[in-house]
Amino acid sequence: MANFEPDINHRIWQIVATIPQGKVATYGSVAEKAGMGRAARRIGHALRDLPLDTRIPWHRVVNAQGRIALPAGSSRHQAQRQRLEKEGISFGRHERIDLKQFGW
DNA sequence: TACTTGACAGCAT
DNA sequence: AATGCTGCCAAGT
Repeated sequence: MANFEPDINHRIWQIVATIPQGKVATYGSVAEKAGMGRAARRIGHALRDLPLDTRIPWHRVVNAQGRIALPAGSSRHQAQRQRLEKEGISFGRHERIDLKQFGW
């Protein structure tokens, strides 16, 4: 059968929704938990497809280097950073989050 | 239809 | 530490 993405997106969103407040997960770990192996790239697409008013905590997903993947300066980037800091997550040198401390 | 790009990651050099 | 290559998958050109 043909893989319909809406199902995949749902699976991904469900995983993202389980990330505890004050913690962050990486694209790779979300992909793995979703049973998608190394398809980290697919995660980005799923998050991109989220509606603006979603309650899914998409901001808790960062790249493997602990940095926000969105283009610096974009409104989404700023929104993500603001929400993370509001949850107690701090950014260190070079806008990086310490995954040893805040990683899920 | 083929090639490129993109909210990425892991390994080799 | 920095680059390059490969895996993965959808969407744009």
